[in-house]
Amino acid sequence: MENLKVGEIAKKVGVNIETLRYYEKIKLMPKPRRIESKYRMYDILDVQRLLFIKKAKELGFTLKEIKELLELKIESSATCGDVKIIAKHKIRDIENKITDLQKIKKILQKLVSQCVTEEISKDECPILETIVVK
Amino acid sequence: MENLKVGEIAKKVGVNIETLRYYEKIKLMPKPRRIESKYRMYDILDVQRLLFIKKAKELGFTLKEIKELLELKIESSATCGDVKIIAKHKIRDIENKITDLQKIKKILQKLVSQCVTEEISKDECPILETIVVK
DNA sequence: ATAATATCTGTAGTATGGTACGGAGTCAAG
DNA sequence: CTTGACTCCGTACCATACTACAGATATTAT
Repeated sequence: MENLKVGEIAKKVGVNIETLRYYEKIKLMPKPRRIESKYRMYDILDVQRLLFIKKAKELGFTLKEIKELLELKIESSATCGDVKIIAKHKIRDIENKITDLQKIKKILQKLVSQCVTEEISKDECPILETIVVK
Repeated sequence: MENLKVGEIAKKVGVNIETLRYYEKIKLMPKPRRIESKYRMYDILDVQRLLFIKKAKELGFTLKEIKELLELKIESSATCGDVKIIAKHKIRDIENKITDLQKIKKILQKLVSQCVTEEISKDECPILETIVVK
Protein backbone atom coordinates (compact mmCIF):
# COMPACT_ATOMS: atom_id res chain seq x y z
CA MET A 1 0.00 0.00 0.00
CA GLU A 2 3.08 2.17 -0.24
CA ASN A 3 3.67 2.12 -3.96
CA LEU A 4 0.77 2.76 -6.24
CA LYS A 5 0.70 3.13 -9.97
CA VAL A 6 -1.46 5.85 -11.39
CA GLY A 7 -4.35 3.51 -12.12
CA GLU A 8 -4.22 2.09 -8.62
CA ILE A 9 -4.28 5.39 -6.80
CA ALA A 10 -6.96 6.68 -9.14
CA LYS A 11 -9.18 3.74 -8.31
CA LYS A 12 -8.38 3.95 -4.61
CA VAL A 13 -9.46 7.54 -4.20
CA GLY A 14 -12.08 7.47 -6.91
CA VAL A 15 -10.75 9.91 -9.44
CA ASN A 16 -9.92 9.64 -13.10
CA ILE A 17 -6.36 8.90 -14.20
CA GLU A 18 -6.50 11.97 -16.41
CA THR A 19 -7.45 14.05 -13.40
CA LEU A 20 -4.24 12.95 -11.68
CA ARG A 21 -2.22 14.09 -14.64
CA TYR A 22 -4.18 17.32 -14.74
CA TYR A 23 -3.54 18.06 -11.06
CA GLU A 24 0.13 17.39 -11.62
CA LYS A 25 0.17 19.78 -14.54
CA ILE A 26 -1.40 22.61 -12.55
CA LYS A 27 0.90 21.77 -9.63
CA LEU A 28 -1.88 20.85 -7.27
CA MET A 29 -0.25 17.47 -6.87
CA PRO A 30 3.55 17.15 -6.66
CA LYS A 31 5.44 15.36 -9.41
CA PRO A 32 5.52 11.74 -8.34
CA ARG A 33 8.71 9.75 -8.58
CA ARG A 34 9.07 7.54 -11.62
CA ILE A 35 10.01 3.90 -11.45
CA GLU A 36 12.09 1.84 -13.90
CA SER A 37 10.20 2.68 -17.05
CA LYS A 38 8.49 6.03 -16.83
CA TYR A 39 5.52 5.01 -14.75
CA ARG A 40 4.41 7.37 -11.99
CA MET A 41 4.60 5.96 -8.47
CA TYR A 42 2.47 7.32 -5.65
CA ASP A 43 2.45 6.77 -1.90
CA ILE A 44 0.15 7.14 1.07
CA LEU A 45 0.78 10.88 1.35
CA ASP A 46 -0.47 11.32 -2.18
CA VAL A 47 -3.59 9.40 -1.29
CA GLN A 48 -4.23 11.69 1.66
CA ARG A 49 -3.62 14.78 -0.39
CA LEU A 50 -6.02 13.61 -3.06
CA LEU A 51 -8.72 12.79 -0.53
CA PHE A 52 -8.31 16.24 0.94
CA ILE A 53 -8.61 17.82 -2.48
CA LYS A 54 -11.76 15.83 -3.20
CA LYS A 55 -13.42 16.91 0.02
CA ALA A 56 -12.38 20.51 -0.27
CA LYS A 57 -13.79 20.65 -3.76
CA GLU A 58 -17.16 19.42 -2.56
CA LEU A 59 -17.06 22.17 0.02
CA GLY A 60 -16.87 24.85 -2.60
CA PHE A 61 -13.17 25.58 -2.61
CA THR A 62 -11.61 26.15 -6.00
CA LEU A 63 -8.48 24.25 -6.97
CA LYS A 64 -6.57 27.48 -6.51
CA GLU A 65 -7.86 27.86 -2.96
CA ILE A 66 -7.13 24.23 -2.20
CA LYS A 67 -3.60 24.73 -3.40
CA GLU A 68 -3.27 27.68 -1.04
CA LEU A 69 -4.56 25.61 1.85
CA LEU A 70 -2.07 22.86 1.12
CA GLU A 71 0.79 25.26 0.63
CA LEU A 72 0.05 26.71 4.01
CA LYS A 73 1.99 23.82 5.38
CA ILE A 74 4.86 23.06 3.14
CA GLU A 75 5.85 25.52 0.49
CA SER A 76 7.59 28.89 0.05
CA SER A 77 9.82 30.53 2.60
CA ALA A 78 7.26 32.58 4.45
CA THR A 79 7.55 32.80 8.18
CA CYS A 80 5.37 31.15 10.73
CA GLY A 81 3.82 34.54 11.41
CA ASP A 82 2.64 34.82 7.83
CA VAL A 83 1.20 31.37 7.89
CA LYS A 84 -0.63 32.24 11.07
CA ILE A 85 -2.24 35.27 9.50
CA ILE A 86 -3.32 33.43 6.39
CA ALA A 87 -4.59 30.46 8.34
CA LYS A 88 -6.64 32.71 10.59
CA HIS A 89 -8.26 34.23 7.52
CA LYS A 90 -9.09 30.82 6.17
CA ILE A 91 -10.57 29.86 9.51
CA ARG A 92 -12.79 32.91 9.40
CA ASP A 93 -13.93 32.00 5.87
CA ILE A 94 -14.74 28.50 6.94
CA GLU A 95 -16.70 29.72 9.95
CA ASN A 96 -18.78 31.89 7.65
CA LYS A 97 -19.45 28.94 5.39
CA ILE A 98 -20.58 26.88 8.35
CA THR A 99 -22.90 29.65 9.51
CA ASP A 100 -24.48 29.94 6.09
CA LEU A 101 -24.93 26.20 5.80
CA GLN A 102 -26.61 26.16 9.18
CA LYS A 103 -29.01 28.84 8.01
CA ILE A 104 -29.96 26.86 4.94
CA LYS A 105 -30.32 23.77 7.07
CA LYS A 106 -32.71 25.60 9.38
CA ILE A 107 -34.79 26.75 6.44
CA LEU A 108 -35.05 23.21 5.17
CA GLN A 109 -35.94 21.93 8.62
CA LYS A 110 -38.69 24.49 8.87
CA LEU A 111 -39.92 23.41 5.47
CA VAL A 112 -40.03 19.79 6.58
CA SER A 113 -41.86 20.62 9.79
CA GLN A 114 -44.43 22.65 7.89
CA CYS A 115 -45.30 19.68 5.73
CA VAL A 116 -47.43 18.00 8.34
CA THR A 117 -49.57 15.57 6.44
CA GLU A 118 -48.60 13.63 3.36
CA GLU A 119 -51.62 14.80 1.41
CA ILE A 120 -51.18 18.53 1.41
CA SER A 121 -49.82 19.70 -1.91
CA LYS A 122 -46.47 21.41 -1.98
CA ASP A 123 -48.00 24.69 -2.96
CA GLU A 124 -49.30 24.90 0.56
CA CYS A 125 -45.80 24.68 2.01
CA PRO A 126 -44.68 28.22 1.35
CA ILE A 127 -41.35 29.21 2.79
CA LEU A 128 -39.43 30.94 0.08
CA GLU A 129 -39.75 34.27 1.84
CA THR A 130 -37.69 32.84 4.67
CA ILE A 131 -34.75 32.28 2.37
CA VAL A 132 -32.83 35.43 3.08
CA VAL A 133 -29.50 34.01 3.99
CA LYS A 134 -27.85 37.40 3.78
CA MET B 1 -36.91 49.62 -3.47
CA GLU B 2 -39.75 47.70 -5.04
CA ASN B 3 -39.04 48.23 -8.72
CA LEU B 4 -35.55 47.72 -9.93
CA LYS B 5 -34.21 47.77 -13.44
CA VAL B 6 -31.69 45.14 -14.35
CA GLY B 7 -28.72 47.42 -13.79
CA GLU B 8 -30.04 48.45 -10.40
CA ILE B 9 -30.62 44.96 -9.06
CA ALA B 10 -27.31 43.82 -10.50
CA LYS B 11 -25.50 46.55 -8.60
CA LYS B 12 -27.52 45.94 -5.44
CA VAL B 13 -26.68 42.27 -5.14
CA GLY B 14 -23.28 42.54 -6.78
CA VAL B 15 -23.67 40.47 -9.89
CA ASN B 16 -23.17 41.20 -13.56
CA ILE B 17 -26.14 42.22 -15.69
CA GLU B 18 -25.30 39.44 -18.09
CA THR B 19 -25.42 36.98 -15.23
CA LEU B 20 -29.01 38.02 -14.55
CA ARG B 21 -29.93 37.32 -18.14
CA TYR B 22 -28.05 34.05 -18.00
CA TYR B 23 -29.90 32.92 -14.87
CA GLU B 24 -33.15 33.82 -16.55
CA LYS B 25 -32.23 31.79 -19.60
CA ILE B 26 -31.43 28.68 -17.57
CA LYS B 27 -34.60 29.26 -15.51
CA LEU B 28 -32.74 29.77 -12.26
CA MET B 29 -34.43 33.16 -12.03
CA PRO B 30 -38.07 33.62 -13.08
CA LYS B 31 -38.88 35.80 -16.06
CA PRO B 32 -39.30 39.28 -14.63
CA ARG B 33 -42.23 41.41 -15.71
CA ARG B 34 -41.50 43.97 -18.39
CA ILE B 35 -42.43 47.60 -18.09
CA GLU B 36 -43.49 50.03 -20.85
CA SER B 37 -40.65 49.45 -23.23
CA LYS B 38 -39.13 46.03 -22.85
CA TYR B 39 -37.06 46.68 -19.78
CA ARG B 40 -37.00 43.98 -17.11
CA MET B 41 -38.39 44.99 -13.73
CA TYR B 42 -37.36 43.22 -10.54
CA ASP B 43 -38.64 43.33 -6.97
CA ILE B 44 -37.49 42.48 -3.50
CA LEU B 45 -38.20 38.78 -3.90
CA ASP B 46 -35.82 38.70 -6.82
CA VAL B 47 -33.19 40.36 -4.67
CA GLN B 48 -33.63 37.72 -1.98
CA ARG B 49 -33.51 34.92 -4.49
CA LEU B 50 -30.32 36.26 -6.01
CA LEU B 51 -28.68 36.68 -2.64
CA PHE B 52 -29.57 33.10 -1.84
CA ILE B 53 -28.09 31.93 -5.12
CA LYS B 54 -24.90 33.84 -4.45
CA LYS B 55 -24.46 32.33 -1.01
CA ALA B 56 -25.32 28.83 -2.12
CA LYS B 57 -22.77 29.06 -4.89
CA GLU B 58 -20.04 30.01 -2.43
CA LEU B 59 -21.03 26.97 -0.41
CA GLY B 60 -20.28 24.66 -3.29
CA PHE B 61 -23.75 24.05 -4.66
CA THR B 62 -24.03 23.96 -8.44
CA LEU B 63 -26.65 26.09 -10.17
CA LYS B 64 -28.59 22.91 -10.79
CA GLU B 65 -28.60 22.05 -7.10
CA ILE B 66 -29.57 25.60 -6.19
CA LYS B 67 -32.48 25.38 -8.57
CA GLU B 68 -33.59 22.20 -6.85
CA LEU B 69 -33.37 23.84 -3.47
CA LEU B 70 -35.46 26.76 -4.64
CA GLU B 71 -37.99 24.54 -6.38
CA LEU B 72 -38.42 22.64 -3.17
CA LYS B 73 -40.72 25.42 -2.19
CA ILE B 74 -42.60 26.57 -5.17
CA GLU B 75 -42.64 24.46 -8.26
CA SER B 76 -44.10 21.24 -9.70
CA SER B 77 -47.07 19.37 -8.30
CA ALA B 78 -45.27 16.99 -6.03
CA THR B 79 -46.85 16.31 -2.70
CA CYS B 80 -45.69 17.49 0.63
CA GLY B 81 -44.43 13.99 1.33
CA ASP B 82 -42.08 14.13 -1.62
CA VAL B 83 -40.79 17.49 -0.58
CA LYS B 84 -40.15 16.16 2.87
CA ILE B 85 -38.07 13.29 1.57
CA ILE B 86 -36.00 15.49 -0.70
CA ALA B 87 -35.54 18.15 1.96
CA LYS B 88 -34.36 15.56 4.44
CA HIS B 89 -31.75 14.40 1.98
CA LYS B 90 -30.55 17.92 1.44
CA ILE B 91 -30.33 18.40 5.19
CA ARG B 92 -28.15 15.33 5.45
CA ASP B 93 -25.87 16.63 2.69
CA ILE B 94 -25.55 19.94 4.43
CA GLU B 95 -24.73 18.31 7.74
CA ASN B 96 -21.93 16.39 6.06
CA LYS B 97 -20.57 19.57 4.57
CA ILE B 98 -20.60 21.22 7.97
CA THR B 99 -18.77 18.29 9.51
CA ASP B 100 -16.07 18.38 6.86
CA LEU B 101 -15.63 22.11 7.22
CA GLN B 102 -15.23 21.71 10.95
CA LYS B 103 -12.50 19.14 10.36
CA ILE B 104 -10.61 21.49 8.09
CA LYS B 105 -11.09 24.29 10.58
CA LYS B 106 -9.59 22.14 13.32
CA ILE B 107 -6.60 21.33 11.17
CA LEU B 108 -6.01 25.01 10.54
CA GLN B 109 -6.41 25.82 14.21
CA LYS B 110 -3.84 23.21 15.07
CA LEU B 111 -1.56 24.71 12.48
CA VAL B 112 -1.96 28.15 14.00
CA SER B 113 -1.31 26.89 17.52
CA GLN B 114 1.84 25.10 16.40
CA CYS B 115 3.31 28.31 15.06
CA VAL B 116 4.37 29.63 18.42
CA THR B 117 6.91 32.31 17.70
CA GLU B 118 6.99 34.67 14.76
CA GLU B 119 10.55 33.75 13.85
CA ILE B 120 10.29 30.08 13.20
CA SER B 121 10.19 29.40 9.50
CA LYS B 122 7.14 27.71 8.04
CA ASP B 123 9.07 24.59 7.23
CA GLU B 124 9.10 23.90 10.92
CA CYS B 125 5.32 23.90 11.12
CA PRO B 126 4.62 20.51 9.63
CA ILE B 127 1.04 19.34 9.76
CA LEU B 128 0.23 18.00 6.35
CA GLU B 129 0.11 14.48 7.72
CA THR B 130 -2.88 15.54 9.79
CA ILE B 131 -4.86 16.43 6.74
CA VAL B 132 -6.80 13.22 6.32
CA VAL B 133 -10.30 14.55 6.20
CA LYS B 134 -11.61 11.20 5.05
C1' DA C 1 -34.38 68.19 -28.80
C1' DT C 2 -30.44 65.83 -28.57
C1' DA C 3 -26.60 63.64 -26.39
C1' DA C 4 -25.28 60.43 -22.97
C1' DT C 5 -26.69 56.46 -20.62
C1' DA C 6 -29.25 52.15 -20.04
C1' DT C 7 -31.37 48.27 -21.88
C1' DC C 8 -32.66 45.07 -25.56
C1' DT C 9 -31.50 40.52 -28.37
C1' DG C 10 -28.54 37.22 -30.15
C1' DT C 11 -24.21 35.25 -30.62
C1' DA C 12 -19.48 34.43 -29.54
C1' DG C 13 -15.69 34.07 -26.43
C1' DT C 14 -13.47 32.93 -21.69
C1' DA C 15 -12.05 30.43 -17.40
C1' DT C 16 -12.20 26.44 -14.70
C1' DG C 17 -12.03 21.71 -14.15
C1' DG C 18 -11.83 18.13 -16.18
C1' DT C 19 -12.32 13.98 -20.04
C1' DA C 20 -11.22 11.53 -24.29
C1' DC C 21 -8.21 9.99 -27.88
C1' DG C 22 -4.37 8.34 -30.60
C1' DG C 23 -0.16 6.21 -31.21
C1' DA C 24 3.81 4.40 -28.78
C1' DG C 25 6.26 2.18 -25.07
C1' DT C 26 6.01 -1.24 -20.90
C1' DC C 27 4.63 -5.23 -17.95
C1' DA C 28 2.77 -9.65 -16.62
C1' DA C 29 0.66 -14.18 -17.65
C1' DG C 30 0.19 -18.09 -20.27
C1' DC D 1 7.58 -14.57 -26.64
C1' DT D 2 3.50 -12.79 -27.65
C1' DT D 3 -0.94 -10.85 -26.37
C1' DG D 4 -3.66 -8.09 -23.47
C1' DA D 5 -3.68 -4.64 -19.95
C1' DC D 6 -1.42 -0.54 -18.28
C1' DT D 7 0.94 3.69 -18.88
C1' DC D 8 3.19 7.37 -21.48
C1' DC D 9 2.58 12.15 -23.76
C1' DG D 10 0.39 15.71 -26.29
C1' DT D 11 -3.54 17.64 -27.99
C1' DA D 12 -8.30 18.28 -28.53
C1' DC D 13 -12.68 18.33 -26.85
C1' DC D 14 -16.44 18.93 -23.10
C1' DA D 15 -19.66 21.07 -19.41
C1' DT D 16 -20.50 24.68 -16.36
C1' DA D 17 -20.86 29.33 -15.39
C1' DC D 18 -20.27 33.19 -16.87
C1' DT D 19 -18.67 37.66 -19.80
C1' DA D 20 -18.22 40.46 -23.82
C1' DC D 21 -19.58 42.23 -27.97
C1' DA D 22 -22.59 44.53 -31.70
C1' DG D 23 -26.16 46.92 -33.42
C1' DA D 24 -30.77 48.54 -32.20
C1' DT D 25 -34.16 50.73 -29.19
C1' DA D 26 -35.41 53.33 -24.97
C1' DT D 27 -34.77 56.72 -21.27
C1' DT D 28 -32.88 60.75 -18.88
C1' DA D 29 -30.55 64.77 -18.15
C1' DT D 30 -29.42 69.26 -19.84
